[in-house]
Amino acid sequence: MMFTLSEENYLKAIFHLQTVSGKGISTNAIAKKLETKASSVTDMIKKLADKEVLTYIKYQGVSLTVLGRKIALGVIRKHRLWEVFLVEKLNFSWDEVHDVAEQLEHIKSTKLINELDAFLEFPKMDPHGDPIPDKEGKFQKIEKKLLSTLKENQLGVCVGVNDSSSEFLKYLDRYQISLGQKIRVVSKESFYGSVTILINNKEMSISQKIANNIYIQS
Amino acid sequence: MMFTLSEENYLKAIFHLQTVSGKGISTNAIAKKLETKASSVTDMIKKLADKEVLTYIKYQGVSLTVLGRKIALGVIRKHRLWEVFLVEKLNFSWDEVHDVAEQLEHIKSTKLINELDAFLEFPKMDPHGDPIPDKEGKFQKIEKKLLSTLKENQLGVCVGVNDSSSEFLKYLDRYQISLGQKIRVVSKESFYGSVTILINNKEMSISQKIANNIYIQS
DNA sequence: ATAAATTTTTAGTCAAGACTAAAAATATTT
DNA sequence: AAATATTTTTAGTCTTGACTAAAAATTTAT
Repeated sequence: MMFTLSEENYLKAIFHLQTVSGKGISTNAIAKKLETKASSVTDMIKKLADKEVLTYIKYQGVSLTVLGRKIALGVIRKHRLWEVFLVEKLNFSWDEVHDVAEQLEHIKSTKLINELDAFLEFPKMDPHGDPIPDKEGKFQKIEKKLLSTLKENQLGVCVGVNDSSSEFLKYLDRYQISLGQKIRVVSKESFYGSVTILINNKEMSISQKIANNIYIQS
Repeated sequence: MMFTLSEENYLKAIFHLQTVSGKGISTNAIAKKLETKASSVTDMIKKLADKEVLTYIKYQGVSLTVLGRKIALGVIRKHRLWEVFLVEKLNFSWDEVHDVAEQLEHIKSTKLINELDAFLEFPKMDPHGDPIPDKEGKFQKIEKKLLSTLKENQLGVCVGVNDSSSEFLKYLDRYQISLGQKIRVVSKESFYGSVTILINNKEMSISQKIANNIYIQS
């Protein structure tokens, strides 16, 4: 069974929505995520239901079948492996990878993706700190927390960012915050929420907004 | 100006036909190359003429404009760079690369392809011995000849193959013929056309058919 | 519990890119 | 030069994936 680019994008979108909400995914939610219209979504989910990658009851939204989930994870695996490749081998920065990875994730070749995986030495997470599913679609749920949730004197390693806009990444550069960087929380200002952190033995203060956009692993 | 996957494939096909025949390219020739119907070709070349990537006079075939040629060369550049990547970094063999490169050549990102070029250390030719155009579309016409055209006692280096079927490559493996392999012609059998060659100080005889499928550079 | 608002589906269109069948133009024979 | 064959184009259709507008179902509010 072969899936078109559009079909793969629907499956991926539904998978992402499903991991957040648990329940049946509404037509509107899918339309919003894919920046399309609800009527287009209805058309497509009928088609996907015929292909048995999701179950669909009129007016009650959809949920992926085991097969659908497998396909979605395959696309996500490809997306994240390509992101690693772009950042580690081709000098892309975090914010530049997304559009290109959206294209590369649809290339069809089992050998290609498994060899790429090996070439990258089987990375466990992508440059945003998200886990990369293996061949079988299994992946470890990495418990990544926001920097803002760390308590005083706790230590963590930067594993990703939430906002990956170009401005934000430049900001991080100035503060010497990058993937793998060790960060210790020195103190937290309760009212304004700003956080004083220690990086490379230098103390600095970052706003709560910034701290809410940095993922940390303990 | 943006080009679809189909449009790019037409431009590439016309470019290839043009380098062989010189003249205006016929509708039928394009149809044959792209394994489609002449009527479909007529539709598409009208569209491409509107986009000013080719000139078209009814019943007299087409020829690429400067812009059209540039776009075709861009696609070919991507195709061949990806082929190098697949063979050199991901353990693909010569015959496995084509289908995947056909997909990868349509990925849109200037940064991607230029970084890939740098990552591969600006290769001048692909695994089949075809030249890779640079950013500006310039490439050296490598004069590659068929092994069968070498005269007795002449020496050459294998730079590619014509037939890249899996069986043929296995055959070459057995004979220790690979890219970069030095080959000296010892003698030629005039009637049957078979060639006796010297590889790694070992003499062997190959049929004319085989010699017609191996490209050599002097 | 009924009215109002929202969500979802249906029905009908549209563009891209391919197709078939038939018409028109060009080439080749005789 | 006419007849035949081939090539190319036109006209009309199909599929995919999207769209608008309107109808139907479901939720929310009064």
